[in-house]
Amino acid sequence: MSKASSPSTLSIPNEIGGVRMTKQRKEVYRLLLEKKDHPTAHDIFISLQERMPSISLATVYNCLETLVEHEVLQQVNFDREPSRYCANLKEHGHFLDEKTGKIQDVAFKKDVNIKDLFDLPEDTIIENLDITIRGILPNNSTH
Amino acid sequence: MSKASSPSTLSIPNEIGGVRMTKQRKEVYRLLLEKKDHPTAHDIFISLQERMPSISLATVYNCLETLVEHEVLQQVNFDREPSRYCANLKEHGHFLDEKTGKIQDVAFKKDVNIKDLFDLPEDTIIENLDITIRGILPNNSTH
DNA sequence: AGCTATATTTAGAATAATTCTAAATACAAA
DNA sequence: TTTGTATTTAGAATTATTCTAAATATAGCT
Ligand SMILES: [Mn+2]
Ligand SMILES: [Mn+2]
Ligand SMILES: [Zn+2]
Ligand SMILES: [Zn+2]
Repeated sequence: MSKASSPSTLSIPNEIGGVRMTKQRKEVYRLLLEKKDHPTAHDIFISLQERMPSISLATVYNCLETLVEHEVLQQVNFDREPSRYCANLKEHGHFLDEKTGKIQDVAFKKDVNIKDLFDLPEDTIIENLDITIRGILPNNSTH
Repeated sequence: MSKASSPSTLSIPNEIGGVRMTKQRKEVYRLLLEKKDHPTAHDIFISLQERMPSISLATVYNCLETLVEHEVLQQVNFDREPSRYCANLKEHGHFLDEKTGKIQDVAFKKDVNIKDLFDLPEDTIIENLDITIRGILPNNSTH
């Protein structure tokens, strides 16, 4: 098992798929690498204001849109609640614990290939698969 | 295999979990039993105006909310698009064909118990599971 | 280094789906 | 019939997000 570099150490590239990683984009991305609790655009805006008092909410939205387009972030939606964002690019679902309101990533069990489980015609191309779960974790479960 | 009664024949109960099935609620429900293409509240509003010129959009929203609360309908969300509604109560996912824009139900393969495939603590209670897929169906596939 | 074209950020206005409000209507029970 | 409650209705309000247009930053030149 290789040791992952911590987000503060991790160097974020200066370019990504042809677009510049600006100060603002880097800060948005860095925050999402650090905070794995799936913040909303507004949450991110509030957090970043400490380090970048001049950043605007429109910029946070712009950065998130760009980073999602370039597939370094995922947008996560629970019903019609404000969108949340996630820097985990592994295939995973999202679990909302109704007791705590906290959202966490959910991996699939070993050897499960989720895309093979749907009754779809052969040669169907799956571009994107979103799985969201609402439920209640057992007590004292930090996962 | 038993013959299912057609929606126009099917009698819709006059009460459901303590609330009255009013004219408006019945029409909304009837439409969703007939049209399995997952219409939005606005789609439903436009369709129903022919049979019920006096119905309001607020009422369509109110009816949908009530019917979802009482679990005779499901609300279906693709990212941040307007919510869609579905009268299919079997456990199923939703597939959006990016070529046609059409949404269809997707069943799971035989013997797949989707809730068992997530890496969650034992005794986690799953209240609700939403699965949405975007992709492209092979040509000439009506499913 | 300055110059210039383009990309990005920003504040604030606009949009659009949904929810809310309060008055009118329908209905069930007495 | 009367009366209390549920429901519908039109229109206003809300809110997450997108759009607009002006200001700023940056990369690639000279
Ligand atoms: Mn749902
Ligand atoms: Mn998505
Ligand atoms: Zn995630
Ligand atoms: Zn469905």
